[in-house]
Amino acid sequence: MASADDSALIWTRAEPGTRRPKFTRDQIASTALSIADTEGFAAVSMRRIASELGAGTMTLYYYVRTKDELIVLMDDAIMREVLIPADEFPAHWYDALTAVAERTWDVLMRHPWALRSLQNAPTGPNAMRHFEQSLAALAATRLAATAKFALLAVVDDYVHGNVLRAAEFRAAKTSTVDEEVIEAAVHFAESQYATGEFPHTQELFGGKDPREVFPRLIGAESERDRFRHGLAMVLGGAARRLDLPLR
Amino acid sequence: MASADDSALIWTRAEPGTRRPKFTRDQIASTALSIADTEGFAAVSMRRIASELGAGTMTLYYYVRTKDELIVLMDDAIMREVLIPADEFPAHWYDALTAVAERTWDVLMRHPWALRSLQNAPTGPNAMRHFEQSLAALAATRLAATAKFALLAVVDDYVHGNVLRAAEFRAAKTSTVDEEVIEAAVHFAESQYATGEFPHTQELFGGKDPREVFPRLIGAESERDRFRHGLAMVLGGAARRLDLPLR
DNA sequence: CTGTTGTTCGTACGCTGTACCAACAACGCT
DNA sequence: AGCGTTGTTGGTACAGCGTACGAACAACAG
Repeated sequence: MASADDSALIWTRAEPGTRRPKFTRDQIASTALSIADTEGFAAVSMRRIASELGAGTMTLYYYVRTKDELIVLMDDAIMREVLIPADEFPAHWYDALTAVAERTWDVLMRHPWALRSLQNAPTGPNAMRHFEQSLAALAATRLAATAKFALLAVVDDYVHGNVLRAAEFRAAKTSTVDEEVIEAAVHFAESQYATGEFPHTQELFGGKDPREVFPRLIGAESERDRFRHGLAMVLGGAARRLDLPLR
Repeated sequence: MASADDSALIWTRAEPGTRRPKFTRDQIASTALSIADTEGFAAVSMRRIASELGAGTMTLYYYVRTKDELIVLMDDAIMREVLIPADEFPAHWYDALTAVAERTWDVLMRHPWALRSLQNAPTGPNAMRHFEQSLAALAATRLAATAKFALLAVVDDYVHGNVLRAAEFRAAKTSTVDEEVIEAAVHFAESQYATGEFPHTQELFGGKDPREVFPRLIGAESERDRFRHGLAMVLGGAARRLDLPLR
C-alpha cells in the first residue's frame, strides 16, 4: 500500500513542503522549459537547471526522483498550454475538433523539441484535461465510443506527424547551414540523377537550385495554412466515413 | 572545392578502402541497427558498437566523423527496407500511395525507436528512392506539382504520427509495468474524476479497470487495421479535395 | 628490405545522471 | 530560550557518454 510520499507516480506523490523548501516542482519545470526553448532540449541537464535556479545540482532530486520525472513535469506544463478556455469552446464538433487540433499545433510548434524528446509520459492532469476536451468536442455527435476514439486518434496522429516534419523544416530554414554542405548535397543529388534512377525527382529539381525550387513547390501558403488544409482533408475524410455532418 | 575525401556530407565522401580496412560502413550501421532493435536506441553507443564488432572504439571514427553521421547511416539503412520492389508497384494512384504508406508503417513499426531517435537526416540515397516512388505513385494523376507535394505531405504526416503513437502503445503493452505503478495511476485517475472536472472521461473509464476498458474502446481491430482505416479516411478526404478518382 | 601512409586504437577530457551521505536549518516541544 | 527531530540542501564520487589527439601497427610500392 503506497503512502502519499513513496508513490511510484509523481502525480500521486505529494510535493514536499512541511518546512518551506526553496523551490517548487512548477518552478523547476518551467526553468527546464525555458532552457529547452532557447537552447534546445539537449541543453537541459540537471546541473544546468540547478545553476539557473542558483541551487546545488542534487537539490533537484529532492523534488523529483529522476530526470525522467522532470521530463514528465515538462510534458504536463506543455499540455497546460494546449487547453482551450471554456468560453472559447466551439459547439459544432468540426469546429471544436479543429480548434483543439490547431491549438495543439500552435503549442507544439512553439516547443519543437517536445515531440521528439518527451517520452510519451504517463498521463498527467493537463493531458487528462486535454483528453476530456477532445471527448467534449465529440459529445454532441452520436458516435459510439470506439468511433470517437478512432476519430480522435486519426486527428492526433496527423497533428503530431505534421508537427514532427514542420518543426524540423522550420529549424532547417532557420539554422545557417554551411555553404559547403549545401554544395555537397546538390552535387550528390545531381550525381544520383545521372544514374537515370530518378526521373520524377529530376523533373522537379534537376539542374535547378533547390533553394529556389522548394518554395515554389510548397506554394505561397504559410506552414500553418498548409497544416489547416491537411487537417480539413483529414476531417473531411473522417466525416464521410463516419457519416458526420460537415456543418 | 571539396574533394571526395573531405566532403561535409557522408554521401559524397568516399568510403575508405585503398588498403583493405577491417570493416565497412554498412557493417557498422547494421551492427548499430541490431543493437537498437534488441535493446533500444539508448543502448547504441560508440563503445558498444565497437565491442560488438571486436574493434577499438576509436576505430569507428575512421569510417564516420561523428555519431550523428552513423545515425544518418542507420536512417538510410531503414529507408532501404521501405522501398517497394518495382514489380509490386500498383498502377492506380490510390493503391500505390496505400502500398507506400503501409510499407513505411510496417518498417517503422519494426524499428519503433527510429522516428524519435533519428534526426531527420539530410536525404540519403534510399530516402531519395523512397521519394521517387512517392512521386511515381502520383505520376499518372494530372495534379500540379504543388498539389502532389501537399498530398504526399499529408499522407506522410499521418503515417509518422500514427507510428509515433502506435509504437509507444505497443511498447506499453509489451513491457511489464509494475503493479504498483498501475495502482497509483488508477488511484490518481479516480481522484481526478472526483473533482467533477472530467464528466466524459469518467463516463468511459470511471470505476472500471482501465485494462479491461481500453481494449473494448479500441475494438477488435489490429493496430495495423486501425492504421489502414485511418489511412483510408485521409486518402478519401484528400481525393475529395483534390478531385482525384477514388477507383 | 625500406619508406610511406592507410588503418587501428589507448589515453584523456569534459560532459552526463545520480547514489550516498554529511551538513544545515526550521520547527515542535519542553 | 534551548534542544532534539527531521525536512532540506548540496558536495563528492562513480560509471557512462562522445570524441580529440597522437602513438603504434601493418599493408603495399619501390
